[in-house]
Amino acid sequence: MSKATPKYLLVEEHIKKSIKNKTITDKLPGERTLAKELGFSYMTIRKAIDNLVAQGVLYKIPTKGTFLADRRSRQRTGNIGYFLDSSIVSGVSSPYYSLIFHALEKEAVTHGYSLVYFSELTNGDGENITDKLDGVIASCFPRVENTIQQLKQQVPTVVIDNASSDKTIPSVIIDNFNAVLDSFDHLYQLGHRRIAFMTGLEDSDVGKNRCAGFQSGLNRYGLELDETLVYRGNYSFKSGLDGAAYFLSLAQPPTAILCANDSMALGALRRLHHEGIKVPEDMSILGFDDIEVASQIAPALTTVKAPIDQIANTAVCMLEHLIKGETLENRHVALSAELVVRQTCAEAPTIIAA
Amino acid sequence: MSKATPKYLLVEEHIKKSIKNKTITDKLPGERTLAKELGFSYMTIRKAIDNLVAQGVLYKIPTKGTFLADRRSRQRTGNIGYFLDSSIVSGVSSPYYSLIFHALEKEAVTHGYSLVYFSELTNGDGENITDKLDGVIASCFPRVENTIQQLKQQVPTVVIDNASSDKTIPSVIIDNFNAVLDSFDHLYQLGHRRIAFMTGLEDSDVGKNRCAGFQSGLNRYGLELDETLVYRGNYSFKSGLDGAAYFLSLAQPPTAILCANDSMALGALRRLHHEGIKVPEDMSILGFDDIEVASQIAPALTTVKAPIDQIANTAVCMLEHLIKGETLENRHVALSAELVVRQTCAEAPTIIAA
DNA sequence: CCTGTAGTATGCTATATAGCACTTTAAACT
DNA sequence: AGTTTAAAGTGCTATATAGCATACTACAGG
Repeated sequence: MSKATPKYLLVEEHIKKSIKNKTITDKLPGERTLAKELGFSYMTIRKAIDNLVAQGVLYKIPTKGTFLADRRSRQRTGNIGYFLDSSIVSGVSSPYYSLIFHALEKEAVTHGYSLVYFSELTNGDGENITDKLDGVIASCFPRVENTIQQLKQQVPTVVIDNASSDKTIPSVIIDNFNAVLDSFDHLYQLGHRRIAFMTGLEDSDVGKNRCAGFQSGLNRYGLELDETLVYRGNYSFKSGLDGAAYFLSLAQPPTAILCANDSMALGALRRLHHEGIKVPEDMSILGFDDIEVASQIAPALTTVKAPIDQIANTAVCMLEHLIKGETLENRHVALSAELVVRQTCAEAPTIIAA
Repeated sequence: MSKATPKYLLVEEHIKKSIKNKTITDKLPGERTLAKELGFSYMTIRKAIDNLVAQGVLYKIPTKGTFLADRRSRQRTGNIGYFLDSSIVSGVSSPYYSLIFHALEKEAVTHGYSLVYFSELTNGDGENITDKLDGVIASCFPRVENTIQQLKQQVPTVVIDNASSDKTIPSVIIDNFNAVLDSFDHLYQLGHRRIAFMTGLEDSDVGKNRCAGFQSGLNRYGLELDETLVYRGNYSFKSGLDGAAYFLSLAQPPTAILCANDSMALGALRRLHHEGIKVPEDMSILGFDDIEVASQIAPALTTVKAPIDQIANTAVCMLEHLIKGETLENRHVALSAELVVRQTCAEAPTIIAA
């Protein structure tokens, strides 16, 4: 418009328009050709094209020509993100997620990336965090499905913990069902028949499958589900505290409590200790995750060891494939988790009352 | 060297060298002048300079000239880094540092930054991580002073945990001395006279000052330092385990153990429990940090609460000032830490033997 | 003392030209 | 048919030149 606009800018605009109009779809005309067409000099066209290359709109192959850059060729940042919903209590400093984060970071570095932790899509300045990321690994929960959809639009995304309802998003999860089933087995083999279950939040597959594993354990041995022996917790230490108190309040308390995670198991242990119930003599406790303290407390917690390093390794490898634009053989991976027998589970005490 | 090197690259090299040699310190000669000096044409010099500008080495002011880019004018990335030495056991997933990291992240986001965790200066591809960072907060220990010097050269840096020997680097630390002194006081007031100390690593100010606080406690009450009542640990759970075993092996064991951090206190508790020593009836235990489990175990740990949020807030604010190129009023901040009295310290048991 | 003007320096845009290195294509030659 | 050679097309480097807009400086004039 104003005659002050430099010609090379006009040329840039023209090329951009041509791209939008699909007048140019793949290869640009030669620089000299363009110069004649547009009536500017070769060097002017050159400058314009050079700028667009710098902007990432075009790329050149010497002796071949100049081409449109596809969007996947956006500037590599060398960062991958780890998204963890901010509603997770204490977020990445929680005992479980700090392990996940640490493992992801180690794995990311060996693949040449840095790991950025974020729990909101935008930072304080309203900038989109994904602008700085080549890909994202997200801890998936139903309440963040929207967020994950947004992430997926912007950047290659791999989901862990839970699979997304959008099955096109690759996932790495734990085989929670069989892990809990194994735990149930362990307790049953020790002679426990009144086995209580302390659930986590049942809004996610993690929670549901751990419940299902418990139910399946009952089925396997022909036991009836006693609803009074199910306490609906929320994975927190406090709900472990409360859940144990509830179980103790029953006319016929359980002889073992299977907890959907370690924090609740720790809470239960604390409550039982407070009430003078001896673990494992009077009651057995079994956790899930194998957080750091699980092996440090007395008695050491029998629990399921989440395959943290495998999760990290698998997720980062998958993400790297996606970033490179390759396709995945297995979009959905479920890793098995092993029971770690320590000291909180013992033979069921002889039942006093009938 | 080879005649294939384009001249503009030669010019770029020459300018970069001149910068290193301090031949050029602020302003470059005019483009035309340079052209004559170097014997290349104006446009060639121009191309070289343009490239350097694009690289962020130089910047231009029309009608003024071309100048060296000071590092603070480099492209804002919106990232700040948290550096934690990889020799720290379990790194950012350790109970204490995960709290630090989480607090830093929250603080960073409110300031419009993302937080990148790293424990090596270069990633797997050999790229410098600081290229992607506007500033760094580093956990400082003597063994990483070299690393911190490198960081400081590249990017604004604030140090936490320990001050650096380089006093020009701003620091945010805890007043460990008075915190331990208060802890000692607490035990003394409860009647303890044989108070043992389980040190952390004494290579850093944190370790030294916690020791000094203990010594000062002895001095305050005219007690002699009994070297047998000092166990040199390394902050790990295991050293707590071992330290407690050592103290129990003494002919005259202490009535209280002051631990330089919570992980060791947890180890000590575990060992004492294992040996049938009741806490706090038979022996008192006092920790430092107030990690998450400290309040969850039974008996709940009496400890010093590290002012994590304040540390994060102070450090990020300082760093933001540095990034903006402002000067700091207080380069070195020491935050006080409060004793949190819970259940592991009680009155000293009546001494049986002399 | 202030003011205006001319000169100078700066970086910026723009064009024309010449040759290089490389690849592809097509023609020419065995 | 296969090989060789030539020509054309591509982007890349390099130089020379011309004029523009802006900001500063110095000097002359009021």
